[in-house]
Amino acid sequence: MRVRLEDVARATGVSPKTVSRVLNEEPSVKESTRKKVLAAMEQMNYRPSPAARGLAGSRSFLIAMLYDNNENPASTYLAEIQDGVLDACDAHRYSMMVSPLRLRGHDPIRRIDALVADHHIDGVIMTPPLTDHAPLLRRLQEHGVPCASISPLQREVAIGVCMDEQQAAKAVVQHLLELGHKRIGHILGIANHGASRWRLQGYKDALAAAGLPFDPALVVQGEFTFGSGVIAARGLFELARRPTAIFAANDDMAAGVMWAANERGLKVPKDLSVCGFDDTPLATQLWPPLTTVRQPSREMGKLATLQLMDKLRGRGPGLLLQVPYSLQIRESTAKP
Amino acid sequence: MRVRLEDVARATGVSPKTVSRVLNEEPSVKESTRKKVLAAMEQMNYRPSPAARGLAGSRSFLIAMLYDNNENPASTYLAEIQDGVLDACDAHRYSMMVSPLRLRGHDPIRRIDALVADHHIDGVIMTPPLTDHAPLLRRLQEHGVPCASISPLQREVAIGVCMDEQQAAKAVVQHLLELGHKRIGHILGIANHGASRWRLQGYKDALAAAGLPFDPALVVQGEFTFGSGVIAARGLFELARRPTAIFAANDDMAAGVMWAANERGLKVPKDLSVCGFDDTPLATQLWPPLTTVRQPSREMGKLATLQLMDKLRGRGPGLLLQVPYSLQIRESTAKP
DNA sequence: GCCAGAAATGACAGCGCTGTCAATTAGCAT
DNA sequence: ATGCTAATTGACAGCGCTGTCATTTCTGGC
Repeated sequence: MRVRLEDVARATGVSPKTVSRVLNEEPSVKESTRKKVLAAMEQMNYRPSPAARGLAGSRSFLIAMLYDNNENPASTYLAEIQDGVLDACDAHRYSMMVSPLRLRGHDPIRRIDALVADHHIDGVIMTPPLTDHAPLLRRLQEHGVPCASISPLQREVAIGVCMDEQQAAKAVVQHLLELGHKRIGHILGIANHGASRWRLQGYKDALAAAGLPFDPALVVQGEFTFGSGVIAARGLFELARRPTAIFAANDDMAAGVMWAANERGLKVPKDLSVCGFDDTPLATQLWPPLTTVRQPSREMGKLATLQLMDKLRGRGPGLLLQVPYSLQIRESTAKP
Repeated sequence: MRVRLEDVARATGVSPKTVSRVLNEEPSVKESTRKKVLAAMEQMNYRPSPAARGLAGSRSFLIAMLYDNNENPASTYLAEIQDGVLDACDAHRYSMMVSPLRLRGHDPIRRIDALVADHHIDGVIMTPPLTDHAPLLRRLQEHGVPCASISPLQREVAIGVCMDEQQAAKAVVQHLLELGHKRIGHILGIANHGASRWRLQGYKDALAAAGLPFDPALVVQGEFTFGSGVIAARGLFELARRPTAIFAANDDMAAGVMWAANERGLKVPKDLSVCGFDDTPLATQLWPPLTTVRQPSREMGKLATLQLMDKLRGRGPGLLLQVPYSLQIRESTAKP
């Protein structure tokens, strides 16, 4: 009933092992036999059994997508990444497992061990902050499991995909400066995330380039959530000299800023300009629509996965690609 | 290096087959041996190989989560469901594959066939509108793959989880009526979704209960997206006798209504009351916060999966559970 | 105390592939 | 042609488990 590798072999007149070689794209197969075998596979609609391949061989054709369940409230971001990863998996007949980790509380290392021991995963895709969790990376390396990262902090060693967030953040703030703002607040993301650092640095860069002093009072801690944006904004509103514009390190917090502005009776953008980062769907759903930086999450998930697969299939070392950003200027920013 | 079933057998002094029986919770094992074996498994940290189990046996311990990629813009909803499904999988040592289908365009049946043929999936979890796609359901049945549904239209045959959406919708509209609204608009969801029907019916029920006539002009088509909510709301605003309240069939569209209200200079809730359905994170991030119906998506994903697993493990027939709704009254609704 | 039948256990093959290593064939210089 | 290395192919075992069916060990009833 099921077409097996052996059936293809018989139909082609070669040994099962040769069919296996074709299936695995091994080099030492004569071009003519390869063609014959591929044709037979196609014609017989042969589909290799992942279970058998996993059991017999060293590869499982399975990758895992890892993310941190505690620190990732922006579910739309993850969902888009996941879509991109699935796209890439489809293209190369890999399967994907989803594995939420909890850096705090549960032991992520045990999860990894289980994933490797049980499923023999071939590789992993990670999102921040896992991308920079040293014990995790070390363990993956010990297991010999290659991984691709999305927006990793360490750009020298990782493969995957990133964006020049610092430059992008600088561009956003420059946009505010060009509008004439002099006092610009910034809401930080979670401390150990690369995104927080780069976006802060871009903010500083823009001020420096404009010859404006950096005022620590204008920079408050957030944690990438809507709620933290609300709280941070309230803090900024209490300042003696209230900022005329706020650059939040992501859209969720920017939404929080706008909410807090409403709460206080401030009009955006008349009384306050707001910008965010990521261009999540939320950005265009807010009133007024949010000026932000577009980050092509889905594409990034796909590209990172493709790099991982290049490596898994021995097609190259795997690179850290850089995707371009684009500034989305909308109605939440205006002259002070 | 790897602890195998055989190792556990040797350590316990029984045959591998008996260990296998314990592993699979088969009935005919003496209690004393079961205990011994379980203790050895625990002590040796034995982890069965899914690949070997899948290859040798008829079960794969894999379930697939199916959703429609075209018609599901509310990614937070899916993400929450997915989290719940993963929770349940964890609890019973199942693995989950994610498989986006495209009802329109790509052929979903081929996807299912591939999933069954390649991975021998034991069961599937589906979200609307897949839950009511007849060809898909038929094919799954032909393959003998049990499935659990989240909010299926056909409540008689399905297993999984649902909510009394009609009653919930009625409650929302009654809330508006109690505030004193007489002209209440409704924005429909995608036509063939159960959610659209039930929510419309609840709307009608509430009007009827209050002795108000049903005015078709106040009901406009939407498609569950933010954008469709904006367009639908613009249409309602053009009416000669503009409604004083709008009940949108989900939060995304309700957000669209509020956006359109802003666009037109209408104040919510002073000039217009708005309510939605689902209580997505968006609901509390809008200004003013949205009155809506809380749907416990994550819990629903988990419960549906648990029902599926009961069936897979022969623990019962699998039920269609009903979860309670709860009305979330916030600031987007007020007296007209 | 013996036997039928049920309960519990075991022996063994084989799921569908790939790793290892041996065997064959092709390619090339002599 | 001949011998040699390199390219290509094949034989065979076995990955870690479960299905089938045979076997052993308990039961209780007489």
